[in-house]
Amino acid sequence: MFAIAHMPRFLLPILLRLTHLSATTLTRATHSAHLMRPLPADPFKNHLLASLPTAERERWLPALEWVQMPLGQVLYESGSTLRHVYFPTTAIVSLLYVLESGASAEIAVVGNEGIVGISLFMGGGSTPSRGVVQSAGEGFRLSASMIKEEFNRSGPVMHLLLRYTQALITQMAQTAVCNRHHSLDQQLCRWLLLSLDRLQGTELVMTQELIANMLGVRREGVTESALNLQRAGLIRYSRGRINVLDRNGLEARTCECYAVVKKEYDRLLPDKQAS
Amino acid sequence: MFAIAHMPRFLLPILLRLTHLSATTLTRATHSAHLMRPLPADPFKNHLLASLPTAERERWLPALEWVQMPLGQVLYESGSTLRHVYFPTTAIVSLLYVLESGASAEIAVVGNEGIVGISLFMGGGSTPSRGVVQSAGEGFRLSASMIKEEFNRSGPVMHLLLRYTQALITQMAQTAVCNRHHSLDQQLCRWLLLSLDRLQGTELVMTQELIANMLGVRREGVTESALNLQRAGLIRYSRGRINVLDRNGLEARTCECYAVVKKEYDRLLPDKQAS
DNA sequence: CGTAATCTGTGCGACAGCGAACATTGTGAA
DNA sequence: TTCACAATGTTCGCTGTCGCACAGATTACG
Repeated sequence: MFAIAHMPRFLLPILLRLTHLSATTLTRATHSAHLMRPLPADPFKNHLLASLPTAERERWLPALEWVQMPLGQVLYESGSTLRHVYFPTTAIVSLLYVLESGASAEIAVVGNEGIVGISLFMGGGSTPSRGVVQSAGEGFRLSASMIKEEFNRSGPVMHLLLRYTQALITQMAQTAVCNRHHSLDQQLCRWLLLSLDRLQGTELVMTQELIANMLGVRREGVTESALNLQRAGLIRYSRGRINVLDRNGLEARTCECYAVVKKEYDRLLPDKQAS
Repeated sequence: MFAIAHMPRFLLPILLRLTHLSATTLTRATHSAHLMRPLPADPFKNHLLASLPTAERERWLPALEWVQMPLGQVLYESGSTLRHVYFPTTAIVSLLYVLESGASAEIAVVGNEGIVGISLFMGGGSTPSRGVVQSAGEGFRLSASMIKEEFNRSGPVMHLLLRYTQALITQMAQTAVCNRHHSLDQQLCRWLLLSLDRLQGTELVMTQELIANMLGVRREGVTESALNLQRAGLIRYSRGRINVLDRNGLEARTCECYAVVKKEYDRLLPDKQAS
């Protein structure tokens, strides 16, 4: 195994792509990539699936395929045609843009509130971005043909997916502004909060190196900011495990971007939508 | 009139909002804000309108309202409910995010290739962004109720609009990454090229101050970068008029972001779509 | 035609984040 | 138990952008 830690920083994202995070700590959590079984988990932990009207529920359930989503798994590659859409239940997926130089930046994050692969029903079939599992977990997937078919019924499913897409757009736009104007400290808080919202519990399994890749900054910068947060008593971490001790503190320290995005999600995708 | 030039920078966007750019040079081009007449211009200069199948064309033409779009006009405000969608023909519209601090950043630009107000058919009816006319010109607008109705026919119009939205998403995402990783010089090139693509001719009417607001940087920074470009013989400018002398030179100097976005627009919205 | 305002250029000091090199500390696997 | 390596901590010089102050240059308008 080569020494990832000592490679020039710009090469790392390429590595991640080729090896699908084959570093030892990652494969540990991985074993077989897509282990499929008939619904051993609850699809309704995904908010979109939970919001489906009864009729679509009946139709969808047999078609939904349960999948494990190990850390580092690439759900789709820049420019590639998608074969499925994914509904995470316990996993979190990052939508990453990777530049020619190898530098990258996260443009949005999708968890149990959403769906990965909107380009399938939006029409393109692909995007210049990459979808990577940022936090291991589970989810369900649906074939490309079926999601298109369901979308084109032009019923409640379509409007639900469009509202979700609108919320995703907000997140992307806010990320753009945040990248421009806010400090790394603030952005780290925002990122932690976004992740926290999509998880159960208060522990994130995530090294600073990976966070740096998501945010598109140096690992050392994340170390610095994380130290600040730890000194302030907001988080505690060690070797890839981050415990959030004071969520309110994080919210106080982050920029407005977090609240704006959250509010927009709540507005567009109210909790009690299911019949 | 107060001295805009000497106000703290962060106040400027607020000013722009309140006064709709009432500075003297702007009102010059303005007179009555929406001067409407029955189609004195060609709606098919807008690519989306030009792509409409014959049937929708017939339905839409009587409903399309010709409007002048003066520099600085605010088409929609953050959070406000839209009453129309706009199809620019010769105008260019910036989608801006404005932060609480007053700082702002452009997240996308819409010209004769697109439509302003996607949240109307996407479902929200509003977004946290603001739509401002960045380059004066003309366009057409359609009432909120009509665009929703047409969208909900679930025919070619819907798919056209969705593909456009997908392209817009790409632009926003690329902007986010560009904000993170590329130099102001490169971003200025990108911005000039994006504007150029949406105009006829090679002259932009745009002060460095306004460009700075769009890019979310200091005016002095734009001065510096513009000087570089001028010294390199790529542009020539004076007092709000920028002449592009060497378009290829700009393309050589900009980051990949421009090409990625353009390619995606071409892919999703091919020129010859109309029947 | 002269004056006021706009637009552009320039020169500071300050600072956040970068790139690189290296030290330190846990931790899993042999 | 040991040891290799992953994860984190620390330093240093560098660059790009910021914030501010102010000086020309050019144009609009009375």
